[in-house]
Amino acid sequence: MIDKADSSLSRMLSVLDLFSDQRLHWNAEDISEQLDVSLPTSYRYLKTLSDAGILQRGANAKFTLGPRIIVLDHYIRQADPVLQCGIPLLKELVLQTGFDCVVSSLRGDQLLDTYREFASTPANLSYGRGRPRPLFKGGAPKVILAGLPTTQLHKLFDSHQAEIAEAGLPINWADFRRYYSRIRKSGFYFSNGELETNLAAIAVPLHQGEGEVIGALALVTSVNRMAVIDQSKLTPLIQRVASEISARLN
Amino acid sequence: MIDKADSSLSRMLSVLDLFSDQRLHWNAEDISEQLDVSLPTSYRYLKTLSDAGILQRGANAKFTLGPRIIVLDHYIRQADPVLQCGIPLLKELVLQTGFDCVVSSLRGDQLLDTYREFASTPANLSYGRGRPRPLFKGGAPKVILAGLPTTQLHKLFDSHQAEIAEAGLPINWADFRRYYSRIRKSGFYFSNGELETNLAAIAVPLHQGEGEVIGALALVTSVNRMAVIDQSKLTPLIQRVASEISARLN
DNA sequence: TATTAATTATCATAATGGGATAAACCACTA
DNA sequence: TAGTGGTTTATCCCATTATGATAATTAATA
Repeated sequence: MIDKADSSLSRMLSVLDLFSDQRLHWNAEDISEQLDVSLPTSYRYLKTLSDAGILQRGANAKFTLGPRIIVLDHYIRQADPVLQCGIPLLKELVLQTGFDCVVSSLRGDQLLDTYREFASTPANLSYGRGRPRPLFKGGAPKVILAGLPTTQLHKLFDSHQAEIAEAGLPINWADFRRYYSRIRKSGFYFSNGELETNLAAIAVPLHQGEGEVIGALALVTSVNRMAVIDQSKLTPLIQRVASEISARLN
Repeated sequence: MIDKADSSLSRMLSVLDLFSDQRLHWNAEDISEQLDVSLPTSYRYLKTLSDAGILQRGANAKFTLGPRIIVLDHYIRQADPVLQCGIPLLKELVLQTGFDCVVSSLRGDQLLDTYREFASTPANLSYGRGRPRPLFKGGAPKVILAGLPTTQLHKLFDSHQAEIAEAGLPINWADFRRYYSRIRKSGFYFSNGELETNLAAIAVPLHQGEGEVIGALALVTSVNRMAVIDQSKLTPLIQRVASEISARLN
């Protein structure tokens, strides 16, 4: 049961919490149980959300995520400066390297991939845009956090103690900060089996002009294929693309 | 000003109506004006929506669409059977023809593109997944509507009189129905400058197995390039892909 | 057409969302 | 470090309305 709702408004929105890649179809009765509201209220929520296009009625009295989601994501993509100007560069990079190229960014305190250029047609769609990521594991989050203003990094540090410990990162602020400071200075992060045991990646930050970090670019491949790569040759390739994208962001 | 809100819940959701590809950044004050609510209420809405990840705080006290949108869209994509099994076939079709290939589907009464395989790197991102489409113009909507059960088609007919007239379609039910019936029988629809004056497309329906229509597949190119194409050769190509996808949906 | 399930309407009441005001916060700057 | 502007949240009471129980309606199916 979900009960972090402190108001009608957030309670209605918590309907969305039920939907996941595990389960995309819910009926009114299940929702009323999960949210601990009456059946009419459950229907009211579903109607309101469906009218807004956030949900949609499906077959067998089930409700599922609605078209509004898709349209809104389209807006976000259209407005994303990195996607606007970076995709051709990423395609080129993929051709050069044969590795997948992933764009990630920190939105709120959610880190997720916003684009993936596949080297070959993927077997499934679990990767790609919209895939959520842990904040403290893997190349992309590390170079992104490394580029944050100290204030913001400190906030994340305070609010994610458990995850930080679990990721094996320093649990005192000074060391934690130093850890990321080192990454920032080196300008890239090489991750080997950190997020998934058989995947390796090299990640670099994406800057807005000369300023703040707005995301990360990563080349991803298997640990095995990465093992035979001369990283001193690979790193400049991706760094050049990153700085080229930054330049195009005017 | 927007005022179709009949409850707190829908009023809060109507905040989303403000966001479009034209404008993705709103501050609390503008929203309070647009929705005709007090400033604290505006902040309440924004806080609730932001906590749910549907919105996110941005720079300069602006709010924008949040990461939750992207993640939810990811769920939808992952669960979409056409995308699951169809993408390799679409890539192949694009290689064969040199035309863009577009997947569209009807969700609720919103028709939109859910995937586009580009023949070449596009100049902008206005096309592609999430692009909304008129219901009565262009190839994709026509083959989709043509495949709907009569009941559903009648509902659309009743609720979209104005659009139907504006699109130049029959405004009486019998003729309207006959119009789509003819399209269904022919199995494809050729659109020439119907949606955009310089674009032509050939669209075929996508069926769930042998049953209901779940979307459309279209090959899109310029009117000029289409003019020199032998349609009797092109049509079987896309039809074969459509039926192959249907077959894979078991 | 009959039967069941799904969805909406009704209505009284408790709950809470709303506005006005004040307080707190935050990022800058001097 | 303190001050200043704008931004955001608390507080409060009142009016609005969201809610649950029940009934009525609609849709789906046989």
